[in-house]
Amino acid sequence: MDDLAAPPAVDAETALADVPAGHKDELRLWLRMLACTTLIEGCIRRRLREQFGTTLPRFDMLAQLERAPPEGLTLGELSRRMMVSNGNITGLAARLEAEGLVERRAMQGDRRAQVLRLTLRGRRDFRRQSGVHEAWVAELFQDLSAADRAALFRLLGRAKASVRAALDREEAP
Amino acid sequence: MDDLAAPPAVDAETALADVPAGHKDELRLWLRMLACTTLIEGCIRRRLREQFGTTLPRFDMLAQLERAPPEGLTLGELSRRMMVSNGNITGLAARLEAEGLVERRAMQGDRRAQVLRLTLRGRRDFRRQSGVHEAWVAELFQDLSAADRAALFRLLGRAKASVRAALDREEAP
DNA sequence: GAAGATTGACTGATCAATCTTG
DNA sequence: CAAGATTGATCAGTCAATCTTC
Repeated sequence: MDDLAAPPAVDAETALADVPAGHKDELRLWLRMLACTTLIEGCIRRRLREQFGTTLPRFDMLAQLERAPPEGLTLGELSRRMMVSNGNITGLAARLEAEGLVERRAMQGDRRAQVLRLTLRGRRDFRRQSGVHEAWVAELFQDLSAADRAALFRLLGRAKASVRAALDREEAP
Repeated sequence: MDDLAAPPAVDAETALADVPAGHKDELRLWLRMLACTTLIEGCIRRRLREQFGTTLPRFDMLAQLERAPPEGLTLGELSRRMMVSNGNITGLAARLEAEGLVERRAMQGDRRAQVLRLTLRGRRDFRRQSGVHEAWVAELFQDLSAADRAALFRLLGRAKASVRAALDREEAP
Protein backbone atom coordinates (compact mmCIF):
# COMPACT_ATOMS: atom_id res chain seq x y z
CA MET A 1 0.00 0.00 0.00
CA ASP A 2 1.28 3.42 -0.86
CA ASP A 3 1.34 5.50 2.28
CA LEU A 4 1.51 8.77 0.42
CA ALA A 5 -0.96 7.95 -2.34
CA ALA A 6 -3.27 10.87 -1.72
CA PRO A 7 -1.60 14.26 -1.82
CA PRO A 8 -2.19 16.12 1.41
CA ALA A 9 -5.18 18.41 1.41
CA VAL A 10 -3.51 20.44 4.11
CA ASP A 11 0.19 21.03 4.62
CA ALA A 12 2.20 22.75 7.28
CA GLU A 13 1.97 26.15 5.66
CA THR A 14 -1.72 25.94 4.95
CA ALA A 15 -2.41 24.83 8.49
CA LEU A 16 -0.81 27.97 9.87
CA ALA A 17 -4.05 29.91 9.66
CA ASP A 18 -3.76 31.38 13.08
CA VAL A 19 -0.37 32.00 14.61
CA PRO A 20 0.18 34.78 17.08
CA ALA A 21 1.43 38.07 15.69
CA GLY A 22 5.05 39.14 15.73
CA HIS A 23 7.35 37.77 13.09
CA LYS A 24 4.49 35.89 11.54
CA ASP A 25 5.31 37.08 8.02
CA GLU A 26 8.78 35.61 7.99
CA LEU A 27 7.51 32.40 9.49
CA ARG A 28 4.81 32.10 6.88
CA LEU A 29 7.33 32.78 4.16
CA TRP A 30 9.59 30.06 5.48
CA LEU A 31 6.80 27.53 5.85
CA ARG A 32 5.60 28.19 2.32
CA MET A 33 9.11 27.82 0.94
CA LEU A 34 9.54 24.59 2.85
CA ALA A 35 6.19 23.22 1.68
CA CYS A 36 7.01 24.06 -1.93
CA THR A 37 10.41 22.39 -1.76
CA THR A 38 9.02 19.34 0.02
CA LEU A 39 6.36 18.86 -2.65
CA ILE A 40 8.86 19.01 -5.49
CA GLU A 41 11.41 16.88 -3.71
CA GLY A 42 8.85 14.21 -2.90
CA CYS A 43 7.73 14.06 -6.51
CA ILE A 44 11.26 13.75 -7.83
CA ARG A 45 12.22 11.11 -5.27
CA ARG A 46 9.18 9.06 -6.17
CA ARG A 47 9.80 9.25 -9.90
CA LEU A 48 13.49 8.44 -9.53
CA ARG A 49 12.50 5.34 -7.61
CA GLU A 50 9.65 4.30 -9.90
CA GLN A 51 11.37 4.90 -13.20
CA PHE A 52 15.05 4.36 -12.46
CA GLY A 53 15.14 2.46 -9.20
CA THR A 54 17.41 5.05 -7.69
CA THR A 55 17.29 7.75 -5.03
CA LEU A 56 17.88 11.48 -4.85
CA PRO A 57 21.17 11.39 -2.91
CA ARG A 58 22.60 8.87 -5.38
CA PHE A 59 21.45 10.99 -8.29
CA ASP A 60 22.93 14.07 -6.66
CA MET A 61 26.29 12.46 -6.16
CA LEU A 62 26.46 11.33 -9.76
CA ALA A 63 25.42 14.82 -10.87
CA GLN A 64 28.19 16.43 -8.85
CA LEU A 65 30.76 14.07 -10.30
CA GLU A 66 29.50 14.50 -13.83
CA ARG A 67 30.04 18.23 -13.81
CA ALA A 68 33.33 17.96 -11.94
CA PRO A 69 36.81 18.04 -13.48
CA PRO A 70 37.80 14.73 -15.09
CA GLU A 71 40.20 13.83 -12.30
CA GLY A 72 37.24 13.76 -9.91
CA LEU A 73 36.50 15.15 -6.45
CA THR A 74 37.62 14.30 -2.97
CA LEU A 75 35.04 13.07 -0.50
CA GLY A 76 35.42 16.27 1.45
CA GLU A 77 34.76 18.40 -1.60
CA LEU A 78 31.65 16.33 -2.34
CA SER A 79 30.52 16.83 1.23
CA ARG A 80 30.73 20.59 0.86
CA ARG A 81 29.04 20.70 -2.53
CA MET A 82 26.19 18.43 -1.53
CA MET A 83 25.84 20.20 1.83
CA VAL A 84 25.80 16.97 3.79
CA SER A 85 28.09 15.53 6.43
CA ASN A 86 31.34 13.73 5.80
CA GLY A 87 30.14 10.48 7.28
CA ASN A 88 27.17 10.53 4.98
CA ILE A 89 29.39 10.81 1.93
CA THR A 90 31.46 7.84 3.03
CA GLY A 91 28.46 5.52 3.07
CA LEU A 92 26.93 6.87 -0.10
CA ALA A 93 30.19 6.53 -1.99
CA ALA A 94 30.59 2.98 -0.70
CA ARG A 95 27.16 2.00 -2.05
CA LEU A 96 27.79 3.55 -5.44
CA GLU A 97 31.24 2.00 -5.63
CA ALA A 98 29.83 -1.43 -4.82
CA GLU A 99 27.55 -1.08 -7.84
CA GLY A 100 30.34 0.02 -10.11
CA LEU A 101 29.02 3.51 -10.78
CA VAL A 102 31.92 5.24 -9.13
CA GLU A 103 35.57 4.48 -8.49
CA ARG A 104 37.97 5.81 -5.89
CA ARG A 105 41.67 6.47 -6.13
CA ALA A 106 44.20 7.65 -3.65
CA MET A 107 45.07 11.27 -4.28
CA GLN A 108 48.70 11.76 -5.11
CA GLY A 109 50.45 14.16 -2.82
CA ASP A 110 48.04 13.57 0.07
CA ARG A 111 47.57 10.05 1.30
CA ARG A 112 44.69 11.04 3.56
CA ALA A 113 42.43 12.02 0.70
CA GLN A 114 40.45 9.84 -1.68
CA VAL A 115 39.37 11.02 -5.11
CA LEU A 116 36.06 9.85 -6.54
CA ARG A 117 35.29 9.60 -10.25
CA LEU A 118 32.45 8.33 -12.37
CA THR A 119 33.01 5.02 -14.08
CA LEU A 120 31.90 4.62 -17.66
CA ARG A 121 28.78 2.90 -16.45
CA GLY A 122 28.10 5.59 -13.89
CA ARG A 123 28.38 8.25 -16.56
CA ARG A 124 26.06 6.37 -18.88
CA ASP A 125 23.49 5.78 -16.14
CA PHE A 126 23.52 9.39 -15.11
CA ARG A 127 23.20 10.71 -18.65
CA ARG A 128 20.21 8.49 -19.17
CA GLN A 129 18.55 9.91 -16.08
CA SER A 130 19.48 13.56 -16.14
CA GLY A 131 17.55 14.60 -19.23
CA VAL A 132 14.38 13.07 -17.90
CA HIS A 133 14.96 14.65 -14.53
CA GLU A 134 15.32 18.05 -16.13
CA ALA A 135 12.05 17.56 -17.96
CA TRP A 136 10.28 16.64 -14.71
CA VAL A 137 11.37 19.90 -13.14
CA ALA A 138 10.27 21.88 -16.18
CA GLU A 139 6.91 20.14 -16.07
CA LEU A 140 6.42 20.99 -12.40
CA PHE A 141 7.01 24.68 -13.12
CA GLN A 142 5.14 24.81 -16.38
CA ASP A 143 2.20 26.79 -14.98
CA LEU A 144 4.57 29.51 -13.85
CA SER A 145 5.18 32.21 -16.44
CA ALA A 146 8.70 32.89 -17.62
CA ALA A 147 8.54 36.28 -15.95
CA ASP A 148 7.47 34.74 -12.65
CA ARG A 149 10.21 32.15 -12.88
CA ALA A 150 12.79 34.84 -13.48
CA ALA A 151 11.50 36.96 -10.62
CA LEU A 152 11.40 33.98 -8.30
CA PHE A 153 14.94 33.05 -9.24
CA ARG A 154 16.16 36.53 -8.47
CA LEU A 155 14.33 36.77 -5.15
CA LEU A 156 15.61 33.39 -4.05
CA GLY A 157 19.08 34.67 -4.76
CA ARG A 158 18.49 37.56 -2.40
CA ALA A 159 16.96 35.28 0.21
CA LYS A 160 19.97 33.02 0.04
CA ALA A 161 22.29 35.99 0.46
CA SER A 162 20.30 37.10 3.49
CA VAL A 163 20.56 33.68 5.07
CA ARG A 164 24.27 33.43 4.37
CA ALA A 165 24.79 36.85 5.90
CA ALA A 166 22.96 35.77 9.04
CA LEU A 167 25.07 32.64 9.26
CA ASP A 168 28.24 34.68 8.84
CA ARG A 169 27.17 37.05 11.62
CA GLU A 170 26.58 34.03 13.80
CA GLU A 171 30.09 32.67 13.62
CA ALA A 172 31.94 35.99 13.43
CA PRO A 173 30.30 38.25 16.00
CA MET B 1 16.23 9.97 -23.66
CA ASP B 2 15.55 6.58 -25.18
CA ASP B 3 13.65 7.16 -28.40
CA LEU B 4 13.20 3.56 -29.41
CA ALA B 5 12.14 1.47 -26.46
CA ALA B 6 9.14 3.64 -25.67
CA PRO B 7 7.57 2.26 -22.50
CA PRO B 8 3.79 2.07 -22.06
CA ALA B 9 1.98 5.34 -22.50
CA VAL B 10 2.40 6.93 -19.13
CA ASP B 11 1.43 10.55 -19.36
CA ALA B 12 4.58 11.84 -17.77
CA GLU B 13 6.79 10.05 -20.22
CA THR B 14 4.80 11.20 -23.20
CA ALA B 15 5.20 14.72 -22.02
CA LEU B 16 8.93 14.43 -21.80
CA ALA B 17 9.42 12.58 -25.07
CA ASP B 18 9.59 15.85 -26.98
CA VAL B 19 11.83 17.87 -24.78
CA PRO B 20 13.82 20.25 -26.95
CA ALA B 21 16.34 20.73 -24.16
CA GLY B 22 15.83 24.32 -23.18
CA HIS B 23 14.85 23.67 -19.61
CA LYS B 24 18.07 24.66 -17.94
CA ASP B 25 16.50 27.69 -16.30
CA GLU B 26 13.80 25.68 -14.55
CA LEU B 27 16.51 23.38 -13.27
CA ARG B 28 18.52 26.31 -12.01
CA LEU B 29 15.43 27.70 -10.32
CA TRP B 30 14.84 24.39 -8.59
CA LEU B 31 18.42 23.99 -7.48
CA ARG B 32 18.48 27.48 -6.05
CA MET B 33 15.23 26.91 -4.18
CA LEU B 34 16.57 23.67 -2.81
CA ALA B 35 19.85 25.25 -1.75
CA CYS B 36 18.03 28.07 0.00
CA THR B 37 15.75 25.69 1.88
CA THR B 38 18.61 23.39 2.81
CA LEU B 39 20.58 26.28 4.22
CA ILE B 40 17.73 27.48 6.42
CA GLU B 41 16.73 24.00 7.49
CA GLY B 42 20.27 23.10 8.46
CA CYS B 43 20.55 26.24 10.57
CA ILE B 44 17.28 25.62 12.36
CA ARG B 45 18.08 21.95 12.98
CA ARG B 46 21.43 22.84 14.46
CA ARG B 47 20.03 25.51 16.74
CA LEU B 48 17.18 23.29 17.92
CA ARG B 49 19.73 20.69 18.87
CA GLU B 50 22.21 23.07 20.47
CA GLN B 51 19.74 25.18 22.42
CA PHE B 52 16.87 22.82 23.16
CA GLY B 53 18.26 19.34 22.60
CA THR B 54 15.48 18.56 20.18
CA THR B 55 15.03 17.96 16.45
CA LEU B 56 13.02 19.48 13.65
CA PRO B 57 10.54 16.62 13.21
CA ARG B 58 9.80 16.62 16.94
CA PHE B 59 9.36 20.38 16.91
CA ASP B 60 7.10 20.09 13.88
CA MET B 61 4.88 17.51 15.48
CA LEU B 62 4.48 19.59 18.62
CA ALA B 63 3.74 22.64 16.46
CA GLN B 64 1.03 20.81 14.56
CA LEU B 65 -0.57 19.64 17.78
CA GLU B 66 -0.33 23.04 19.41
CA ARG B 67 -2.40 24.73 16.76
CA ALA B 68 -4.80 21.82 16.41
CA PRO B 69 -8.23 21.62 18.01
CA PRO B 70 -8.07 20.74 21.72
CA GLU B 71 -9.27 17.20 21.13
CA GLY B 72 -6.11 16.57 19.10
CA LEU B 73 -5.32 15.00 15.75
CA THR B 74 -5.27 11.45 14.44
CA LEU B 75 -1.97 10.02 13.30
CA GLY B 76 -3.24 10.02 9.73
CA GLU B 77 -4.11 13.70 9.89
CA LEU B 78 -0.66 14.44 11.29
CA SER B 79 0.85 12.45 8.45
CA ARG B 80 -0.93 14.59 5.88
CA ARG B 81 -0.12 17.89 7.55
CA MET B 82 3.52 17.09 8.07
CA MET B 83 3.78 15.59 4.58
CA VAL B 84 5.53 12.47 5.79
CA SER B 85 4.58 8.81 5.72
CA ASN B 86 2.30 7.09 8.15
CA GLY B 87 5.01 4.78 9.40
CA ASN B 88 7.19 7.74 10.20
CA ILE B 89 4.48 9.31 12.35
CA THR B 90 4.07 6.11 14.34
CA GLY B 91 7.69 6.11 15.46
CA LEU B 92 7.86 9.83 16.08
CA ALA B 93 4.71 9.75 18.19
CA ALA B 94 6.07 6.81 20.15
CA ARG B 95 9.26 8.69 21.02
CA LEU B 96 7.37 11.82 22.08
CA GLU B 97 4.92 9.76 24.09
CA ALA B 98 7.75 7.97 25.88
CA GLU B 99 9.01 11.37 27.01
CA GLY B 100 5.62 12.51 28.18
CA LEU B 101 5.23 15.34 25.68
CA VAL B 102 2.27 13.78 23.95
CA GLU B 103 -0.55 11.42 24.87
CA ARG B 104 -2.73 9.17 22.77
CA ARG B 105 -6.33 8.19 23.18
CA ALA B 106 -8.59 5.91 21.25
CA MET B 107 -10.92 7.91 19.07
CA GLN B 108 -14.53 7.37 19.99
CA GLY B 109 -16.62 6.19 17.08
CA ASP B 110 -13.66 4.65 15.23
CA ARG B 111 -11.63 2.06 17.02
CA ARG B 112 -8.99 2.01 14.27
CA ALA B 113 -7.91 5.57 14.86
CA GLN B 114 -5.75 7.05 17.60
CA VAL B 115 -5.94 10.68 18.63
CA LEU B 116 -2.80 12.48 19.71
CA ARG B 117 -2.76 15.48 22.06
CA LEU B 118 -0.13 17.60 23.75
CA THR B 119 0.38 16.96 27.43
CA LEU B 120 0.79 19.93 29.73
CA ARG B 121 4.51 19.40 29.64
CA GLY B 122 4.53 19.13 25.86
CA ARG B 123 2.65 22.38 25.57
CA ARG B 124 5.01 24.13 27.96
CA ASP B 125 8.09 22.81 26.15
CA PHE B 126 6.79 23.86 22.79
CA ARG B 127 5.78 27.36 23.93
CA ARG B 128 9.25 27.86 25.29
CA GLN B 129 10.76 26.90 21.94
CA SER B 130 8.40 28.41 19.40
CA GLY B 131 9.00 32.07 20.10
CA VAL B 132 12.73 31.62 19.78
CA HIS B 133 12.26 29.62 16.62
CA GLU B 134 10.17 32.39 15.09
CA ALA B 135 12.89 34.90 15.92
CA TRP B 136 15.50 32.72 14.24
CA VAL B 137 13.52 32.69 11.03
CA ALA B 138 13.02 36.45 11.15
CA GLU B 139 16.74 36.91 11.68
CA LEU B 140 17.59 34.75 8.68
CA PHE B 141 15.39 36.88 6.43
CA GLN B 142 16.29 40.21 7.93
CA ASP B 143 18.39 41.37 4.97
CA LEU B 144 15.42 40.88 2.70
CA SER B 145 13.21 43.96 2.34
CA ALA B 146 9.55 43.73 3.29
CA ALA B 147 8.66 44.21 -0.37
CA ASP B 148 10.95 41.39 -1.43
CA ARG B 149 9.52 39.13 1.25
CA ALA B 150 6.00 39.86 0.10
CA ALA B 151 6.89 39.28 -3.54
CA LEU B 152 8.70 36.07 -2.72
CA PHE B 153 5.75 34.85 -0.69
CA ARG B 154 3.38 35.51 -3.56
CA LEU B 155 5.60 33.85 -6.16
CA LEU B 156 6.12 30.81 -3.99
CA GLY B 157 2.34 30.54 -3.78
CA ARG B 158 2.15 30.44 -7.56
CA ALA B 159 4.99 27.95 -7.74
CA LYS B 160 3.23 25.72 -5.26
CA ALA B 161 0.04 25.91 -7.29
CA SER B 162 1.95 24.99 -10.43
CA VAL B 163 3.47 21.97 -8.74
CA ARG B 164 0.15 20.85 -7.32
CA ALA B 165 -1.42 21.18 -10.75
CA ALA B 166 1.30 19.01 -12.27
CA LEU B 167 0.79 16.39 -9.56
CA ASP B 168 -2.95 16.44 -10.19
CA ARG B 169 -2.42 15.96 -13.91
CA GLU B 170 -0.17 13.04 -13.11
CA GLU B 171 -2.77 11.03 -11.25
CA ALA B 172 -5.86 12.12 -13.16
CA PRO B 173 -4.85 12.26 -16.82
C1' DG C 1 -12.63 -3.98 -0.17
C1' DA C 2 -10.87 0.36 1.94
C1' DA C 3 -8.86 2.99 5.69
C1' DG C 4 -6.00 3.70 10.06
C1' DA C 5 -2.19 2.16 12.13
C1' DT C 6 1.84 -0.70 12.97
C1' DT C 7 5.88 -3.37 11.69
C1' DG C 8 10.28 -4.66 9.38
C1' DA C 9 13.95 -3.97 6.21
C1' DC C 10 16.39 -0.49 4.33
C1' DT C 11 18.57 4.10 2.93
C1' DG C 12 20.11 8.26 4.53
C1' DA C 13 21.43 11.87 7.72
C1' DT C 14 23.55 13.68 11.97
C1' DC C 15 27.15 13.92 15.55
C1' DA C 16 30.93 12.53 18.25
C1' DA C 17 34.90 9.79 18.50
C1' DT C 18 38.84 7.84 16.26
C1' DC C 19 42.57 6.82 13.00
C1' DT C 20 45.84 8.36 9.83
C1' DT C 21 48.43 11.62 7.61
C1' DG C 22 50.06 16.33 6.99
C1' DC D 1 47.63 20.22 16.47
C1' DA D 2 44.72 20.31 12.00
C1' DA D 3 42.51 18.00 8.17
C1' DG D 4 40.53 13.93 5.54
C1' DA D 5 38.15 10.05 6.17
C1' DT D 6 35.88 6.31 8.63
C1' DT D 7 33.13 4.19 12.27
C1' DG D 8 29.27 3.62 15.55
C1' DA D 9 25.12 5.09 17.72
C1' DT D 10 20.93 7.24 16.90
C1' DC D 11 17.04 9.41 14.69
C1' DA D 12 14.25 10.01 10.42
C1' DG D 13 12.29 8.65 6.40
C1' DT D 14 10.53 5.39 2.73
C1' DC D 15 8.03 1.38 1.11
C1' DA D 16 5.73 -2.86 1.36
C1' DA D 17 3.26 -6.05 4.10
C1' DT D 18 0.06 -6.93 7.69
C1' DC D 19 -3.62 -6.42 11.22
C1' DT D 20 -7.72 -4.56 12.71
C1' DT D 21 -11.75 -2.16 12.02
C1' DC D 22 -15.07 0.21 9.10
